[in-house]
Parts: sequence; C-alpha cells; structure tokens
Amino acid sequence: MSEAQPLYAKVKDHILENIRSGAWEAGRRVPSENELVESFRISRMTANRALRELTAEGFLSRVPGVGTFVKESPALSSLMELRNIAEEIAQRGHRYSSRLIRKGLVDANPALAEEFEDRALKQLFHIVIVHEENGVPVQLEDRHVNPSLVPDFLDHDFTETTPTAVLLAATPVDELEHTVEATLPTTEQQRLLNIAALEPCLALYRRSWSRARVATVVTLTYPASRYALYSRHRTNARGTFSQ
Amino acid sequence: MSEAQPLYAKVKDHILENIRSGAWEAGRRVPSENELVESFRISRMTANRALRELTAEGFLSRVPGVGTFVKESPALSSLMELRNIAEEIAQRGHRYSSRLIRKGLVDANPALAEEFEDRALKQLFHIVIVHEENGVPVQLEDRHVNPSLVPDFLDHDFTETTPTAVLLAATPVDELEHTVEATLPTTEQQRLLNIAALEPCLALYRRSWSRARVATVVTLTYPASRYALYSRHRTNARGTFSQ
DNA sequence: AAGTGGTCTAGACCACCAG
DNA sequence: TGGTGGTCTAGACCACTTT
Repeated sequence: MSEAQPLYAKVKDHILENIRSGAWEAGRRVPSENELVESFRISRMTANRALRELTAEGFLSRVPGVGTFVKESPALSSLMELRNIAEEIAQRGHRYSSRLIRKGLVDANPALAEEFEDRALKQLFHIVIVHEENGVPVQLEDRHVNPSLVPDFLDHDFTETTPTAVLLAATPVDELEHTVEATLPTTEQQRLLNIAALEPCLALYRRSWSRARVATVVTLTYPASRYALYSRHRTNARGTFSQ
Repeated sequence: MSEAQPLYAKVKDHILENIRSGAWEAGRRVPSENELVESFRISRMTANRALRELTAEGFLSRVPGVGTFVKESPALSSLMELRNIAEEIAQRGHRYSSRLIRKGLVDANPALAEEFEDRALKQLFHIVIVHEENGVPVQLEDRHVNPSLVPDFLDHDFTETTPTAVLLAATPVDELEHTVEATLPTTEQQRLLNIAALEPCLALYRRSWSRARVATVVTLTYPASRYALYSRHRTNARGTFSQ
C-alpha cells in the first residue's frame, strides 16, 4: 500500500495532517526550514520545496525574516457542493430511486491513467447508475474509482447508499475540479434517461482528490428539462474576487 | 521598470512569452532542462524549478524519459469566480474582441421587477454583447443593470472595458446566485453566435447583490463546442462539505 | 547577532524511454 | 546507450526581521 514517497511529499503530508486535524490552528507558526532539516534529516532545499509548494497551494503564508504560518482557510463557495442526490430529492419531498446499470472492474487505458494522474494504474472500478425522481430519470452517473484509495468500493449495494455517500465516508475530499458542458445525448443516454434525441443535457464532469491522489472521476448527465444546477452564496468578507 | 528578477522567473517568462505569442504551439516540445542550463547559464535545479512550476500552473506537461511539452489550453471558464472574460481569453494567449449589439434604457416589466426584487423599479439599463476569442463568438452576454446602483453604467464604452469590470469597480458584490442550464439556441442566438440550430448551449444565469439590492442580472450563453465552465478548488482544511 | 525565508550552484543517483 | 525528467544533497550568498 505505502508507495515510495518523495521526501518533500512526506514533509508536506506531515504538515497538512497537522492542519487538517486541527492541531495547528490558523496563524500558528510552522517549523522553519532549518527545523525541518533537523527533524526530518533532509537538506534545506527539500524542506524549502515542501513549504514553498504548500504556500502556493494556499495552506501556508511566509514572511521573509519572520517565519511560516498556517493560513486562514478561505470560505468555500458552494456552487458545486457534493450533494447527495438522494437527499436532495428527498428534501424536495419526492421519491428517490435508482437503477444500477453497470458495476465492475475495468482495465485502465492511457486516457484514464492520465485522468487519474497515475501512469501505473492498471484497473479501475466502474459503475453506471440512473438516479430517478418520482420514477423519472434525472441523472445518469458514470463513475470510475481508484481502487487503491477505496478498495472496498464494489462491496456496496448502491440501491441503498449512493456512491457519493460511500466515497465521502471512505476518503476525505481535498480538492475538486468541475467542468460543465452542454451536450446532446448519445443514443445510449437517450435510452437510459428516456429522453428525445434533441433534448439538450448538462454534463457535469468532476474529479476529486484525496491525499494528493485522484480518488474518483465522474460524469453526471442531466436532461435539461429536468434539472438545472443552482447555487447562491454570500461572498467572502474581503470581497476577494479575481480582477 | 525592470525589477531584479530571479533566474527561474526569467526562464518562466521566456517560455510563457513563446506560448502566449503563439510561437510555440500546443504539443510542441520545449527545451529540456539541460538545454535551458546551457542557454541560460543556470544550474539544472533552477531550470527544473521553472519547468516544474509552469507544469503545476497548467501550461506544460512533462513525460519522464521523453520531454516537456506545451499543453493544450482548453477554453474553460471558472464557475465560481467573476472572471473578466477579456482577461481570461488574454490569459490563454488568444485575441479578445467584442461586438456591442444593444445598449440602452428599457422599461421594466413585472418579470424584471421580480428578478430585481424591486416592484418600484421603472427602468433598467440593458446591454447585449457578443464576446469573441480569435474572432469566433464564444459568449453572448445579455445583461440588465439596476440604474440606482450604477447610474453611470451606460457612460462606458464596452469595447475597451467589459461590463463585468465596470460593475466590479462600481459596486461590491455581496451575494451571488447562479443557475446553469443546457439549452438549444433561439434563432437570434444562432445568428449572433454563428452556430447551428442543433448546437447545444450552456446558459449561465447570474444575479448579483450589492448592499442587499440586486445590482445586475445577466444571462451568459456559451456554445457547447466552444466553451465549458470550469472550477477547481481546494476544500477547506477541516473538510467541511455538506453531507 | 541570530534566525528567517529566497535563491542558486554543481554535483549526484534513479527510473524511464528512445534509437 | 544516451537523453529525459524526478529527486536530493551540502554547501553558499543575500535581504530581511527580531532580539
């Protein structure tokens, strides 16, 4: 299980662990480069790389001549919350159901290995599920999961628990990437979602990272007539908008 | 003007300049670390840092044993941020242009008054703009603006400054609402965006509040083939996700 | 003066890929 | 076999801040 890990990555993990666990609160000073050199028995360049990358990633801030500090974690905006579709539908007072279309192990190909940022990846879990609201298909979920991060993924019966719930319980989500596109459905999608060929769809593509590795890649397809993505949120007090 | 610049930054700038200018197209091999060592008279670690950072920033991709290459820059728009589309396009090294279709004062109707949460609203600013990337329409902006919040809105010439930039400069953004839908284009949209009737589009509807009042309501229409919405963010260190 | 981060060097070893 | 990227070291000089 435990891959050979570069030294700078070990240092980063150690620091992140302390931040995530709450042991090091925002504003707290983290070990200096020289202190890391001693405690990890590494060169200063390696310690520097760990602190520099964590700074670039937004976890730390550095002040020359003073030290390195845990940064306030910015309020997360909510357009793309990881909502559990079953709960979302239940919240609207409707009946949730699902149909499991595919569930199994598939061989990786170069494109999938690239998506998972892991050349060595040989096999992946793959599931396809249709989620229904009052019996009407509203979402087609096509998901690949990294077996090394969630080895027991296929043990679940996804009629009772959604894949999202399983994954959230199994691994922390450190980072999310979303892409939203408009598409016309493939013939298979038309069949599974029971829609016309000219019904436009929203395709939400999402990658989730856990501990610096891609845990799952999913494409969610929504018929336009039955679903829209929505969010509303207050902006952060500092008004931090790009430009 | 010319600040003292670290060596790795000079190397990064040199490479970015070549990418932005189009001299180095996507897929093209960039100089190897050893080649940079020779041409810039730097150490390999410095060359490595430049290439590694540009890779982390999404400009390059590296393949061990093979080389470093200019990455495709897909047209992607951040969902979460209020990005200025002109800067976004410029950032990709492409040419931004726009066509002003409509600009003026319109009477409010009940639906608009409802959207602006202000029954007393009598008139509104209205603009329609087509934004182009390398001369190709990529976004249709249909925007209403609350005159009481941005009285001088129409004084601007939107060929030089985008409406987003004008609004961000004029009022703080306190709250945002987004809805994303997939649509098929109306005939007018087909004409303005120069797309086929069967080209699906993303419709991003956004309301912005400033000081508890709706400042602007905008619908941004993107042809699916030319644009996707994109966001990537780190989750809060404490892992605060809904559900 | 001592400690901090910011940068840089000139080597090194390794895994990987190509011809 | 030679080139590539990936990592690491043990030094170094600098500007800066704190004591």
